[in-house]
Amino acid sequence: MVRDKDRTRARLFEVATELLGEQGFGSTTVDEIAVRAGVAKGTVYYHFGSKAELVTALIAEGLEPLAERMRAAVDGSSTAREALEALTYAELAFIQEHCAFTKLVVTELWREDRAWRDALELVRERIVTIIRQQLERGVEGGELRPDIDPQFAARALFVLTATAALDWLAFEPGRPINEVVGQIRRLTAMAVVQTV
Amino acid sequence: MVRDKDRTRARLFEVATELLGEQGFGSTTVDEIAVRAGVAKGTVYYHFGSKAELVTALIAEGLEPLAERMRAAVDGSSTAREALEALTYAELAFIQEHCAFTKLVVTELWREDRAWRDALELVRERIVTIIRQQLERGVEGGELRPDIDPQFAARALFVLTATAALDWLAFEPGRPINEVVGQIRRLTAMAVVQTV
Amino acid sequence: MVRDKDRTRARLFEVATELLGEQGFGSTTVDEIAVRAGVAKGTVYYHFGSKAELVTALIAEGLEPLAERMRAAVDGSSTAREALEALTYAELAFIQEHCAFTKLVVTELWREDRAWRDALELVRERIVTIIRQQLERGVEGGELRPDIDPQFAARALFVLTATAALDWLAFEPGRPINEVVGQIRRLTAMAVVQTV
Amino acid sequence: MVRDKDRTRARLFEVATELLGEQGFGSTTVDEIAVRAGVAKGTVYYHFGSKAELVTALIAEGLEPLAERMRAAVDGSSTAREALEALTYAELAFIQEHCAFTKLVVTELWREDRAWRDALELVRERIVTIIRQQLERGVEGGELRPDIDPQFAARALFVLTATAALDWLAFEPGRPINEVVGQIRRLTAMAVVQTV
DNA sequence: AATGAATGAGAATTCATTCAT
DNA sequence: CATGAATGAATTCTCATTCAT
Repeated sequence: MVRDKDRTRARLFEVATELLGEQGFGSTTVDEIAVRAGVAKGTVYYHFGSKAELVTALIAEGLEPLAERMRAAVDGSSTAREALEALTYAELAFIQEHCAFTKLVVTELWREDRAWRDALELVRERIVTIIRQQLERGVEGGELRPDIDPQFAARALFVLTATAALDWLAFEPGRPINEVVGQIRRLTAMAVVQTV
Repeated sequence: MVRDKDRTRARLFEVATELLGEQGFGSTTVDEIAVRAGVAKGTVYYHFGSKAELVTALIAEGLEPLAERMRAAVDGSSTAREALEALTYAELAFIQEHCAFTKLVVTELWREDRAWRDALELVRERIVTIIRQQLERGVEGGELRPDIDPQFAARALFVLTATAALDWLAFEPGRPINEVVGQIRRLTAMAVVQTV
Repeated sequence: MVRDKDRTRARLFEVATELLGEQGFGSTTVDEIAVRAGVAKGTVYYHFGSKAELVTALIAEGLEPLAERMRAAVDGSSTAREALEALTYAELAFIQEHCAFTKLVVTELWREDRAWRDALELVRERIVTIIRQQLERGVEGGELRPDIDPQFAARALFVLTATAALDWLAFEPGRPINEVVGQIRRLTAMAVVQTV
Repeated sequence: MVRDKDRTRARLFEVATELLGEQGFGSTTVDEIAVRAGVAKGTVYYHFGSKAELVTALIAEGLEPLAERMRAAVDGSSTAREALEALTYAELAFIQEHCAFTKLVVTELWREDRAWRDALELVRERIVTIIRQQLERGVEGGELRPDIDPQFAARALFVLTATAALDWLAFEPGRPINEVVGQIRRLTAMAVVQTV
């Protein structure tokens, strides 16, 4: 039945995300994925064609939920600054829940030869656009200084948050998420004091 | 001659950095490194013992120059904010010159299962400390707001700059370095306008 | 309906002949056959039981029409030499229409380790017998020199014609069939000139 | 040492020819080849890169000795007809000694998609040229009838002899080679009687 | 009568590493 | 110092076949 097929695929996704996130692409074998998913090795190939395609699908589909959360975060905010803080929160929360997956993504983000480079770039741009729109809104509304480059800043904020989140989870996993959000807010407004 | 040995070693370093940065650890073969360096495969083993040791040495020795430059940047600055800007500049300049190497480092930064984990962590902390000291100085001297966490911010600034640099080199390599420094300064002082 | 079943079977035959002829047994997958025939893979097994049985059936049934045409060619001829020429024509015409199938057959003709070995040998002998009978008639009637070995010559003529046909279709497909028949006739009478 | 490498390569060639000839491409594993050659599987890849390349090399280099023998046969003959008979003899003798190899070649001769198709076509044309030149000499010298197409006839003679040889070795291996040469000569002069 | 998801044994291929020279 | 032929364990990938629907 179609439902069975979908379920198997979903299970493989779940398991592959775990393993690839923990160990990276090179150290994870298709065998491991199959065993942990409780299916035969051939089944992985039946569903994804190759290990590389599995990862491509993983990245493309695994990042989509983050994009959705971020869209939702924007919808629930009135000002640009509020939206940006909500975006930071959404990203941090997502990464907290999918830490291993994020490691995988960050690890592959600047790779040049991978087949899944393009898939990643695509979703990434979708997410960066969401951030950029808020930055533009903030600049237009006078909430943010006009001399920032929204595209550059959006990319930087996205990765800043992601990598800060990874450091957070690696070094101080006990720290409450809101404190981290606060730190990032302050970091991006670091010079406030001296401008008063 | 000793010189020959050193030269071979240096050549292997150079080539390995390129390849590992472009393709990652798992996708780069010792064969490739040897071929591109113009030596026999055995020579790689003669010099480094194993692929993992090669990478370990690479990271440890390759990151040290960055630490040195950053120390120099601090020495040449009077205020903390000047020092932080000089540090950003130093990091960007280094990455511009060693783009592939940076990709390798960023890629390995959150991987726990690697032989060179400790070596990487060591140099990283050395560099982060340099940044943190300036942040602390800034806070103490009233140049920076007191509610930032210097350790967290130092780590975040280091990686923010690194990843922003990679995006810069990937998407807008023609952009002058000073503009990028400026963008990062503004990004970390984004809220200035509304505080006036 | 029976008609449906037959039609599916016939379609599988057609498609399998094409693919097996082009790529050989080892390089043709049951998947490919099913896809090109527009049926599910299970259907191939429903109809033929296994890949090997499919090929066995293919060879046995696919070669039978050639045997029939050759019998008909003999029936329409008065002299042995006329019959031999008609046989050549019949074989060439058949191959022209079933080029891929012929490649498959020729390819398997000297392989000993195949499941369909016997089936192939059987039809082959049937065809060779038809040719041999005409050679014997020719020898007995004084039309042909008495020192040829009819069995050897019959086998050789059969394969000679088949392989010449494949070369013809591969290198000079535009050449009219009658010219090829003529060339083969002359080839098997090459010494004529000097005996005059 | 280079000699060692060459020896290993030669041994692999020998063994691969045997196995591929007996079992065909699809049924012969690289493992088998390695085991029978007494080397590790990796060694096969070290020398040939892939199974397909091994076969390509095999065909290209394995057929060369036949070409050489045929050139020698021509050199030792005065008339065209004598040369043609010597060529038949040379081909038969070669095949008798390399029966399995010939099966491999014939089996692959009309395959379309193989990488080694070209390699085979190349050597084949070299051999066919040797035959064609004698046919042309025979036609020009009036030894042979002028209305044969030398290229067509050369190709046909080459394959006729090869396939006749395979039938000979399969069905009547005890028959002396000279008798087979005679049969082929008579087959290609079959019409002699009636022209008298 | 047909389907197609799942299987798993088997093959091809890769590559870090060794070692004799 | 350097080499590069050889290794073989580990991995990816293939595909004929099965079976529940």
